[in-house]
Amino acid sequence: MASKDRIQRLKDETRINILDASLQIVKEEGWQALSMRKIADVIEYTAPIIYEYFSNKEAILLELTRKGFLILARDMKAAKEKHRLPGKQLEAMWFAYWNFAFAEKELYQVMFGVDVNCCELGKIMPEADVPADMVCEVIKDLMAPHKPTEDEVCTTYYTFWSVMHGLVSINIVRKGRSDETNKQVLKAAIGGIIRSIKG
Amino acid sequence: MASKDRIQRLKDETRINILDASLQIVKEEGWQALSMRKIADVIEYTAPIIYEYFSNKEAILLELTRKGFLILARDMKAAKEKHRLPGKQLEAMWFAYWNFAFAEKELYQVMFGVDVNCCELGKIMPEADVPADMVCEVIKDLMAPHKPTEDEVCTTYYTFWSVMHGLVSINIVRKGRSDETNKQVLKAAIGGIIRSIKG
DNA sequence: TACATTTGCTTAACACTGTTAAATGATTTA
DNA sequence: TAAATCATTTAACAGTGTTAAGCAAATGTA
Repeated sequence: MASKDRIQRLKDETRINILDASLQIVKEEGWQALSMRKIADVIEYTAPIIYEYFSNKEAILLELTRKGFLILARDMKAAKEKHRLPGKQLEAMWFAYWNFAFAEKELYQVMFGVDVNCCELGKIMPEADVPADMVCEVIKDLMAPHKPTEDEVCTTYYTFWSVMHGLVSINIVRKGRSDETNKQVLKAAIGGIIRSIKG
Repeated sequence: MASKDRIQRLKDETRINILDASLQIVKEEGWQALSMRKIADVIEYTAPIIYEYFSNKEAILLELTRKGFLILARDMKAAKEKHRLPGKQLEAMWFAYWNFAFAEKELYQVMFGVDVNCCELGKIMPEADVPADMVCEVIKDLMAPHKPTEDEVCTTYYTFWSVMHGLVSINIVRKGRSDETNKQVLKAAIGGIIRSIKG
């Protein structure tokens, strides 16, 4: 019967509706506000229905994660194909990555587990600024010959911290590589930035 | 009366017990397993008691965050004082940061919001590996003159990704700097790594 | 057409979560 | 001894993810 097809089509549609509704809620209220009952509200069903399409909440997040990776791959591929030289390709691909992260902020968050914490932590907790301030002072010393502006010091700190936080994150979230590789990457990254300051 | 002091001392102790219990639970079962009732269980009280010491759960996390920043600041200060040259100081401080992140993994997580997601995502979701694989291929092209090993390509990707993820994270979590600064840092970081590959 | 079965969906419930208000019982104060 | 304060618990509310039971309409079968 052809009605089987129609029913299947409807089922496929509600599956997509569930994913769309989830993303919509997250965009409006953030990840922590996403609940099964809220999703059900949006798609105009009751909560248990969702379990006919996804085995649990985690499965929904996983599907959105997949969706994110597909978009990211598409964007990076397109960026690559605009250039011939590998150096240019690489740069373009990472710019695509950067743009994706902010164009699809919510997907990036579920893909890489970035918490949306309180911003401006230092405002309510001065201790939180101490380590950064300490590093900035040393950077100022190091850059002294160049007479850096406050902003240049900040930018350098920012680059440093990004590398460090990135390395730490990937090692905590997906504890992959050996300690040897880590030390190597770490030393290379720090050395590289320091050299770029001096040079 | 001196008994006032004794009682105050006991109260102070319970406050510390709450924090210790929280950290203990997190170390054993992870952040998502931390609940008020579980904390109460460990300190051998019932849940509402905790609200005499902390206004809510968030306040406990905030106190642990503060604790983390104090330890991090102490460690980085000690590392700095072992050297005279700013370059060496900087390196030592970031190594201290690195060591802190893993010695006090749980504190680092609550400080910087690193989600403890499923590891080995690519195993259960092949799509998740596509972007990384794409980049690795270009890196291989770029490094072709050096005839890199699989591991060297991987390490380079790893460094790239760390910078990117670090930059993105700080911009999502604490959306601070201007787009201009971001583009600047981004271009410098990518350019720097590419140059270090070629050189 | 009449009965049986499957399907789609809801209601109800369980075991949790953070949090608050009320009740209890012991200790201190007058 | 009576009153008042304090420490602590029990009970409850509203929310969470998830499962089981029930109902009612659509479908298959005789």
